[in-house]
Amino acid sequence: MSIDRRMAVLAAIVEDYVRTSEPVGSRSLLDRHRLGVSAATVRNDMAALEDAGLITAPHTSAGRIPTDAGYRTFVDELAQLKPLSRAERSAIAQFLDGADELDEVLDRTVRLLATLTKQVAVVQYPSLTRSTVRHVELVPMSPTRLMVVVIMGTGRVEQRVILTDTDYTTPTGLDELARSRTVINAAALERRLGDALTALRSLDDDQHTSSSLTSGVLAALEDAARDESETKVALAGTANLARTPSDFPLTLEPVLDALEQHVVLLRLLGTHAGTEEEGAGEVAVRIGRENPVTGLQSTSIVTSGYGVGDELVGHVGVLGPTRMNYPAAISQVRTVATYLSRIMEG
Amino acid sequence: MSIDRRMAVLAAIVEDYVRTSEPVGSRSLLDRHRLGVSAATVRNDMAALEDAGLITAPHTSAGRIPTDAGYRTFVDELAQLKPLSRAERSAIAQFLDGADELDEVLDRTVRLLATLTKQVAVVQYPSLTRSTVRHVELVPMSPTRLMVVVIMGTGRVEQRVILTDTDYTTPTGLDELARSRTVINAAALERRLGDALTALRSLDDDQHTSSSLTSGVLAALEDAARDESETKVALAGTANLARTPSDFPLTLEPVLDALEQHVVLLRLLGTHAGTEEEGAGEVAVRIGRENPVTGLQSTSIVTSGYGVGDELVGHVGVLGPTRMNYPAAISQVRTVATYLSRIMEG
DNA sequence: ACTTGGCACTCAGTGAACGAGAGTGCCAAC
DNA sequence: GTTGGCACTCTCGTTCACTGAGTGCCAAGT
Repeated sequence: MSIDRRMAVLAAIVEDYVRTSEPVGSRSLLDRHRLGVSAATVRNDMAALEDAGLITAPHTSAGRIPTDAGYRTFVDELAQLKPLSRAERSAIAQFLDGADELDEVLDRTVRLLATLTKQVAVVQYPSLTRSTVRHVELVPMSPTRLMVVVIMGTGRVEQRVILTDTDYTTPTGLDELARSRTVINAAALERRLGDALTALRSLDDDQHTSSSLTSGVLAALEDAARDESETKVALAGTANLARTPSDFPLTLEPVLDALEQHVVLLRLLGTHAGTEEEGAGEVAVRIGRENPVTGLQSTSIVTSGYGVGDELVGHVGVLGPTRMNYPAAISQVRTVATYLSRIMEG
Repeated sequence: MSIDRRMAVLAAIVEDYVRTSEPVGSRSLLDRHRLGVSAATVRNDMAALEDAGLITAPHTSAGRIPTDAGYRTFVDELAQLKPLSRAERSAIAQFLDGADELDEVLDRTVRLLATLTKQVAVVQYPSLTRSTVRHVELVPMSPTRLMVVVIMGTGRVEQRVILTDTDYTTPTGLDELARSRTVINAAALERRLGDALTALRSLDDDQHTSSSLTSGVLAALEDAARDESETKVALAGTANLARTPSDFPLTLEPVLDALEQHVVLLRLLGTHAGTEEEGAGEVAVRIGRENPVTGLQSTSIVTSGYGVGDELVGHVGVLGPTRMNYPAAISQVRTVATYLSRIMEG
């Protein structure tokens, strides 16, 4: 009983099941894959695979379907990802070019990834702490409220409203505002948000430069940085969930629910940070119950980081049923992440 | 055959069907509503209602369900909307207070409305052209790219990137930028975006003040104003769609699709602008096929405008199956719209 | 020591037959 | 205009038998 063939059988089962979404039996498997052995042999292998916990039978007399562990070993050891066709690559490049607005870039990215994979696509907005501050602007909204607008190097714009004692809408107030603006910008400009924060803190400690304003702005920026975990995400392709062959539409509600909880999504995208593979363009796959989020335990997530230079600033990924075309999804996510990184450089 | 009773029968059918989502027959109707007549009489009335096209029978021997037209006359003439309980009102107020960020206000609004109605809730970001410009900021992103940031009175922030010949990252460039900023702000400040645009145009025509910069900024703002039709929307409660009693989950895909096409959503929210009822806090209801969007023809939409003072700046609404609790939805949408308007004032 | 053909067995899915129940339409009487 | 009654029509759920795909295992073959 060669172990190679047993793995070949597993691979065949996964592929067939992904394509047909129906349990695959020994005979129908032989129809498609020339394994050079008889059905009985395949049955023996299947029994072994089942003992190993890699496949399972929905009921006595149906075919087998892969378990989460089965998909896992398929992804880790068997899948050979076919690179995208030249046509696909150029389509990606063409589609993502011609957008210079950050919002538009990310919007196009998710839409593209969603249609490419026919799954739900998610992209995380570039992290604040790791990108540089380009400009800080202070705008009085009302006598008591002041809006702090931070513009980051990645093009991301973040705003916070703070309450003030002073009325900055008056001429003298505007003057003071202008002074503070220069001081603050001098301290923060071209630094990473994290570094800018420490600079501002020392500024605020200093008697000369401190004011209710600097501490307010500092608080606003700290708040923005702390909300890292709540960074925005862009999302597309939810309709693809409903199209899946009436497979698990019963459990569709919790999935939609999770997709709306952006915090949850971010945890999904980000969690693999910290595990072994990470950084440049490595793709992480989380399958079924490996997934920490309840309600998404019959879905898989394929993610990759993207970033400028060697700095990781965010993640992209797709989410779909565990019965997913992993080789294709992995290639597609990786490629899109690469292009996204490239665009963020420009 | 009193026409009042016929209408009472219609109302009873609508109410029962909304509650049970099952066709309602003459007998089971009598169980719940004391109409003081016999089943046979009700049957006669039903036959008349069916002739009038207000109800229909799914098949020969099932009860009746309302048609779109049936819901319409129910909403227009029969429904008496029960005002919200004091508890509900105070819950709304409490939930919406404590958010000063525009994003957060709208986010809370949709979430609230979604849980309240158990439907999908949508809110349109406040219109640009109708609100006032609070500040225009110019930030160089790279030697050739300049970001124009517009901050509106409603707290909305809009950004556009423009390409420039001049390199504004140099000291002299920054100087020139500062000058232009003052000029532009002087022209635009505290005006409606529409008015600000005309002011800027005349500025750009004038030889003295014109520059490649002003025309670039002008173009960016015009672009922002033109994209009015593409204004952002906030969305919540999609999971509620999947929870509906396995009624039309077959057609769920096009609905999810439409929800992702924000342009489509805006058309839905906005279209009733222009019809008779409009303005202040009037609620519009669009039922089933009255709906212009294909794919949403078995859903109903309940919308209301909201605004500051007597200015209408956006719409808010819910979307759900035609079998919807209209009286409740209408009250809830109206109330939320009112509170939203109030908050935008502050 | 594997592999293979054969055989008995299991079980989901399908379709026919059938009764029950809900509901309708119509009619004659009130 | 209302009502009770009655015949009729469907859908739905159940039962039953049958088919077909698939399995497990064993004894024979290489």
